[in-house]
Order: sequence, then C-alpha cells, then structure tokens
Amino acid sequence: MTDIKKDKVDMFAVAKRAKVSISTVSRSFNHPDLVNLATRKKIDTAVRKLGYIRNRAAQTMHGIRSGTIGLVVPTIDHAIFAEVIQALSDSVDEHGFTILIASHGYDLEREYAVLRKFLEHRVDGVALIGEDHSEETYDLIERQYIHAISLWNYNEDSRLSCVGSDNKLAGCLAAQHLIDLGHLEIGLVFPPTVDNDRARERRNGAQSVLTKGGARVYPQWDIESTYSIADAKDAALRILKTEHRPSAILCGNDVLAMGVLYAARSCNLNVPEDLSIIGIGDFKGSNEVEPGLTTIRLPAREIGRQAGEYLSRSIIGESVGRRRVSCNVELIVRGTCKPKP
Amino acid sequence: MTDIKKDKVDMFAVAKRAKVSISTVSRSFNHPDLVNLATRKKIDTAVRKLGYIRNRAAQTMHGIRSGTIGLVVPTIDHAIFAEVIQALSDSVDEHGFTILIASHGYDLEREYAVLRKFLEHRVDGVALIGEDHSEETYDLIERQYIHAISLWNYNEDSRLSCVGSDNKLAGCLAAQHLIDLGHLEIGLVFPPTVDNDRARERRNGAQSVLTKGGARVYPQWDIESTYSIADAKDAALRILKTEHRPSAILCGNDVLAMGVLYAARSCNLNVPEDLSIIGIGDFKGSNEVEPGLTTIRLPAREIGRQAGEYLSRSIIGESVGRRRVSCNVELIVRGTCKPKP
DNA sequence: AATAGTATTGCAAATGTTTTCATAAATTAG
DNA sequence: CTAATTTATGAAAACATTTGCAATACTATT
Repeated sequence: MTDIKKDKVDMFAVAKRAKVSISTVSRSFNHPDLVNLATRKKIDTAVRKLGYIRNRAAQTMHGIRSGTIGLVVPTIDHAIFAEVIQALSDSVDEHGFTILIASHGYDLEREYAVLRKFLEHRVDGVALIGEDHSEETYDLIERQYIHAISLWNYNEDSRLSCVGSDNKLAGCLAAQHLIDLGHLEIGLVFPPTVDNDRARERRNGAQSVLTKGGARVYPQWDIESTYSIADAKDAALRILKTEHRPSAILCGNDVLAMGVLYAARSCNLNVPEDLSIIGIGDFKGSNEVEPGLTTIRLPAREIGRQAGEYLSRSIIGESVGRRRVSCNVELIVRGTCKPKP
Repeated sequence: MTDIKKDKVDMFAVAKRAKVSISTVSRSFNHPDLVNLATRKKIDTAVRKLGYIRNRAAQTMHGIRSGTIGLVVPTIDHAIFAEVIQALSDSVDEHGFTILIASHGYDLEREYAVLRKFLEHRVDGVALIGEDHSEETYDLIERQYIHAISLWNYNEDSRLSCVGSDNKLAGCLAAQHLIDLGHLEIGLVFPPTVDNDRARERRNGAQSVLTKGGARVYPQWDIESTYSIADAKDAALRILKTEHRPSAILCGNDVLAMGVLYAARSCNLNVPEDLSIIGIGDFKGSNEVEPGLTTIRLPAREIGRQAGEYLSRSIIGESVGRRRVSCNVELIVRGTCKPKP
C-alpha cells in the first residue's frame, strides 16, 4: 500500500490528482476568476472523481462565517412555531445559511445551555422566541457580539432586535370584539404565563379591556391550559359544566380555541348561538373548521421571513444595528362569535 | 494598545491568563483527570473571566465529531413532521448532538443539494424522510460512509437503515375497516404520490384491499389534495356535491381527514351517520375533534425517538451496521365511522 | 539517599483550509 | 527586442485546536 494514497479526500488529494498546488484548488473554489479555465476544469474533474466535499469546519477557522444560524424555540411541534421555523428556514436558506435548531421546553436555563452550544458551533447568528430570557442569556449575547433577534413579540424597548407583533394589542382586540358584541360574562383559557411574555401580554391586554368594558371573569372561568387541544378541551369542559357558564370564551391561541370548540360540541352547545369563542393566532385550519374560528391574525410566516431576512443581511453586513419590526395584527371575523342577545 | 491583548478570546488567551500552556487548557477540557485540580481551577476562572467559548470548528478538524446531525424533511410545518422532528431532536440531544435542519418541499434535487451542504458542515449523520430519493442522493451517502437513516417507512429491503411503520399495512387497515363496516362505495382523498413513497404505499395498500373487498371507487371520488386542511376541504366538497356520493371516505392522512370532516359539516352531512371518514396518522387533535377521528395510528414520536437513538449510538460507535426497525400501526376506532345500514 | 514510578505540564507537529506574498510565464507596449 | 504589465501558480504562514512525546517534579520504596 502506497502510504501516500490513503483514502482521505481533502484538498491535498484533489491538488495532487489535478497536478496543481493546494492553493490553486482553494482559489478555484473561492475566486474562480483568478484561475485559468483549463486548470479549473482539471480541478473540477479531480473533485468529481474523488467525490471531494469541502470542509466548512476548516474554513470557519479562518474567521470565515460558518454559514449557520441557531434557532432556539420553546418547542418545535406546536403549529405556532412550526410555521415560523419553516419561514425562517426558507428565508435564510436563500442567503446560503443553514439552521441549527433546538428546543428548550419553556425552560430558560436550557435555553441558555442551548445558546452556549450554538456558540461553540460558531453560529453566525441566533434567533430566539420572545423576550423572556435569563439575564445570563442576554449577557452572553451581548458579550459575544453575536447577531441576534427575538421573534414573535414586538416591543419598542426590546433589548434585542425584534420582529413580531404586539401581543398585548392582540389580546385587546380579541377582548374588544367580545365586548363589542355585548358579552359581559367571559371565560378565559390561557397557557401558563411564566417565562412566556407572548401569553402574558395577550392576557394582560385582554384583561384590561375586559375590566374596562365592564365584563366579569369569575375565577372558575379563568383557566390555565398547556398548549394542547386535549388539555384545552378538558379545561373548557370544566368551565362549561358549571351551572352558570359564560356567554363567550377568549383563548390565548387558536389551538386552545379549537379545544374549546370541541368541548362545546361535546356538550351539545351550539357555537356561536350558545357560546362565542375567539382565538388568537389564525393558524392553519382555523379558517376551515366549522364554524370558521373568529380570531386575531398574527402573521407567522411574515415574522419568520422578515426575521430570516434581517439576520441574513446583518450577518452578511448589508445592514446594521438594532431594528424593530412590527407586524400587523388583525381581527378576523368568522363564525364562532355572535352578538349576545 | 498592547497589541498582545487583542480581544480575541481563544485558548491562547485563556492559557496566558491562567499562566499555563495551551495544551494544558485543552487537556483540562478533554481529559480533566489528567490535570491537577489547582490548575484546573485557575483555568476555569480564566475561562469565566474571559468568557471563553470552545470552538467546535477547530475541534472538528482533528477528526473529532462535529456533534451535529442533519435532518432533511419535505417540510417542517406539517403536523406530521413537526412531531417527528421534535422527538428526534430530543433524543439526539441527550447524546450531545445538535440538529441541522432543512426542508426540500418534495423536490428531490433540492434534497440532494441540502445533503451536500450538510456534508460540507461535516455532520456526523443524516436522517431523511422515506425511501424516495434520487440515485445521486443514495450514491453520496454510500460514498461518504455517512451514518444515515430513513424515517417513516419500514421496508425490509430498504437501502438505508430505517425506522418507521409499514405504510402499506396502514392503508390496508384503513380500507379493511371500511369494508368490515359494509361500505362498498368509497371516496379517496390522498396527497400527490410522486416522490412520496409513504403516500403511495398507503394508497396501494388501501386500493388493493378495496378492490379485493368488492368496493368501487369511481374516478370522480378519487381525489388528490395537497397536505392542507383547506385543500382537502375543497376536494371533499367536490366529492360530496356529486349527486351520488360515497358512503365513506378514506384519507391519506389525518389532516386531509379533518378537511373532509369540515367539508361534511359544511354540507350539513352528519358524521358518521351520513358519511364515514377514516384517516391515517393519529395526529394531535384527532382524538379531540368531535366526533373523534377514526384513524390508523402511526407512532410519530416513537419513530423520531428511535431514529435519534439509533443514529446517536451508531455515531458514537455503540452499534453497527444496518438496522431496520418496524413500529406498529394500529387501528384506532373513534367516532367517524359507522356500519353501512 | 538513591531508584523507580507516577502525576503534571509543555513543546511541537498535525488537522484542512485560506490568503498574502513572491515568482514565473505570458502578454502588451514602446 | 526589451521593458512593463498582467495573468497564473506555488510556498508558506495563519487559523484554533488536539495529542504524542519528552521533560520535569513529586512520591513511595528499599
């Protein structure tokens, strides 16, 4: 065995096969205009024959970008995030970036750990969901001068760049719609609000409008449910089974609203005649369910796309500094709400 | 400015601050037992003070694993994949791996491109969905000796290791259930089957049982719909509006089944009295919808978990060779199917 | 007190690239 | 036909680590 021709396929192997120097190989990748067409062809065939694949790890060591962006989400398999992930992925992909993804299950310490791991991988930027992060996390981002962006929530005082919607406004809009329809006895189904600014803001918004509008929310109508249709259905059943039930239920997001809708149906309550339901989010399927879900639209795809665009550009160096992008929220009236008789 | 104390924080900086050699720093990370406790402490404080973060890119260059696994899916934001992604991510995370993710939108050439990109990043392994891949893709995987696994479909002749379910069986089971209930006029709503072996197998399975059972599927009852509730609802409306409509509809997956269910409701058809519906998948929410969706369960989380486990182990070196894991499919009877009177 | 281990540490080579600088060849100008 | 450019290539340093080997400092044994 000629110890020279090991099967390790690196630039060296390519160079040898093409009978050029290793620098020429590198150049033909990075500055093809600087190398003669003929040699470029030789190199190309060598690459093909050997099945050579460039090693980004080695490139990264020269201060060259890693071409990766880290995305940390609470969880991947919620409709609410899946859509944003897809949009962000598509949009950074156009600039040649790849996504490193991890979830933390609403545990801010895990979020920090994930962020560190991403930094070890030398991601060129990171995207986080929302604004509730540990001080350590914020610290790390600032100390490392890493391009970062917060998704989902718009806040004009945000510590990071952000692209998202005004969740408080979303909550207000939902509540206002119910008030406008004359509802005064209103149930609330919201996800846990600790370490979840999106849910908290929506809730605060809704509640402020509700009290201002003279509505009452009895404690037994104010229920917490994890992000799950099953859980929300159970939660709603508890509300609906009280002898005195609200005339409308406002939900922290559309998945919960779906659960409530199913709960109503299983109690033989007609929606919206016997019960009005409003959600927040306007997820896939919210339009198709019967009756169509009245909700507040948050433009998930738009948020993901803009975030990806911003991150990519600021990494590439086309734009700089902090930026805050507010995406519109909007009431979508469908079939689950009706004026209180 | 002392040109020595640039703000570049690498091992060198740490070494200098801790007054040890760079090798000792490295060792204290990788083989802490080989370095004195006192020095380790010194190094530790230096690391902390400087905010040093290890550079995996540099490590990867020594043949050390990159600690990443590439996951290529058709799309991220379908319930069907989101769940599997989450499970796989969780399971590889336990072994210290991070996921690189990208979607190809059912375009096999893009899949190949993504795979190449992952290989440039020196992922330690890759996971693909299904068995429909371009020859180039299979080639690349074999030539690069990369750990690879195919998810979702079980096939005893699979070219790659696989963990999944027998999709053909799933189709058969669904069809058999309808036949058993006495349905002979059956509609079909399936996603496009080109480059999608999962859908194709289910469809083949279903159809073989149907014809064997003497059922008839008129062409106008055999409809293709993209993976989308909205699309499926439209498709179903077309079937249900024909003057002669089937007594049951078999759907390629639960999302489509939901669309059909909503379509039925919007036509004022009662499910299951006027129309039976069966899905495949048993997604989140299929149990909660009213009436609960009768379906064939495919254990998404289980598949993701096992795949992650297999990949991690085989990368770490604990297990070897090809492996094919079959996950059970099972008929889940709920409320959307009823015997034909 | 000398010897043999053993526990620590540092030096330097290696990893797979990119890039600067220098050199050689080819082209153009004078 | 020579000088001045321009074009094309190679040599070597740099990047941030890991690791085999050698050197040093301790500790235990006799």
